[in-house]
Amino acid sequence: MPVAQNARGTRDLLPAQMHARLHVIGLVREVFARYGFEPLETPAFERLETLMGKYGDEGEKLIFRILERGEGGREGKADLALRYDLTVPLARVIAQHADIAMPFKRYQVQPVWRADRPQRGRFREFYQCDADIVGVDSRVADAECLAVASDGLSRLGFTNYTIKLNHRALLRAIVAAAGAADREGEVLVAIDKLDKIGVEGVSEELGRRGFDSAVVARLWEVLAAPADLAAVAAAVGEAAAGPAAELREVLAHAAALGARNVAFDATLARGLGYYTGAVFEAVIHDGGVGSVGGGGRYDGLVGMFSGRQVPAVGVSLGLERLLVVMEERGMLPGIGTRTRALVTRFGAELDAASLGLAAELRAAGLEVEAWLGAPGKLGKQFQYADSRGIPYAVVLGPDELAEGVVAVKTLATGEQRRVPRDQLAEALRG
RNA sequence: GUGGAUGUAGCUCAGCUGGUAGAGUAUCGGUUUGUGACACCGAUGGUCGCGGGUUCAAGCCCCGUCAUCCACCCCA
Repeated sequence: MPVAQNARGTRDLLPAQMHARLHVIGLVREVFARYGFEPLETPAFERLETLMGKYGDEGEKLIFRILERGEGGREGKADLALRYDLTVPLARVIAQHADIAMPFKRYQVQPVWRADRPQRGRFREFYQCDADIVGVDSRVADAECLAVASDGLSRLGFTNYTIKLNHRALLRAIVAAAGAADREGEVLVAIDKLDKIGVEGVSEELGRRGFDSAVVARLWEVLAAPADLAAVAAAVGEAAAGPAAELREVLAHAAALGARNVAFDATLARGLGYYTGAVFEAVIHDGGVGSVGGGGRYDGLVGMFSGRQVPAVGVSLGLERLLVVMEERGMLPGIGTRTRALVTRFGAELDAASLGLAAELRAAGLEVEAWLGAPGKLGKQFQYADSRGIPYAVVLGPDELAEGVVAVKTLATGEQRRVPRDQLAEALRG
């Protein structure tokens, strides 16, 4: 017999979790829709070549590949892969459907797969909630992404979060000013850890990687005040003027749009992969799950598929990490069931009446359940309803039937009253 | 991909220096037939993650493997 165990890094989402998830997804969708983002879904898997060469070496290693069917598969050849994020599939869609009107704003809430080693808030299958604006190279679009992310986090009940903002061109200028333009990636990976391991730690790591101490010293001169855009821009010099001006404009628009907790951070890297302009990253303070969202401008990605340069910017919220923190902090509503009432069955001879009552309530739009065990034994039926978290139980016995009423019992308090049948649906709706 | 810790009923855990498994809880049934949350009785449920090895004997020791968690790496 096979072992009944789910695959590594995956989870079964039981009803109690699903109710909480659907609630959260509903809130996020609502926020996205308020900005005019339209829904989109794409297939779980893509052609392998669609995903290759988009995420950088580290990312590419984590792509789940799908073996070819038939002979090629037996030799280990892959031609398809599970999607790694929602951005590259979007770029593919834009390149493929030339008739999509610009600007195109879409949101997408779907799972992605990464062959990572699982940890707290880190899974191999997880949902991302993306909102992207394609077809306009505007600082307002960048700012809208920050605003929608901020609105989303606020809507879920978070207040202690920060959305860090930086610019890839500014990062490049910073590294160049330090005299390490030829090893940009390594420097970025190191300074990205600044808030975690401090100046000492980053200096040590750069030293270990063989960087000259003069380079490290110049880097700290430029990053003396990493949260101060003006100071960093001034220290870098002329090369920082363009991206710094862009960031100032993004910050101004974001503030006007009501985005909260947006802060410039010169050490935010995210420089690897397809980003070309502004980059963002959202973190919950003391959440213990790393970043809960990220994004940025990727003006070259669509062009990789069609040759047609199409500017784009987007942001992604990580549903699983948000849920981990929300669960821990009691921010999720405890929805055990959506069922409003259990229709009890008094006895076999009254089944037609009871089942008919259930049908009547369902037709009225109520979520009701009929008792599926043996009829009779009302106590058992009440206990079942209460343990399921169903708020009401309705009883249709000979007396009620004769009088044209239904007994409605509130399980939590035990109180019971008789309600005329034509008022029952309204009474249960409460 | 690297290193570390853990793995006993659905859940939370006990199990002495190795002697062929237990509690609480949950589930189901009962305590006689129009009313539950308490109490009492009973039942289901484990090849001790899985596979090898050592031993007369392994849940306890050894190896491998899978999974979970932690630190890296990276990221949502």
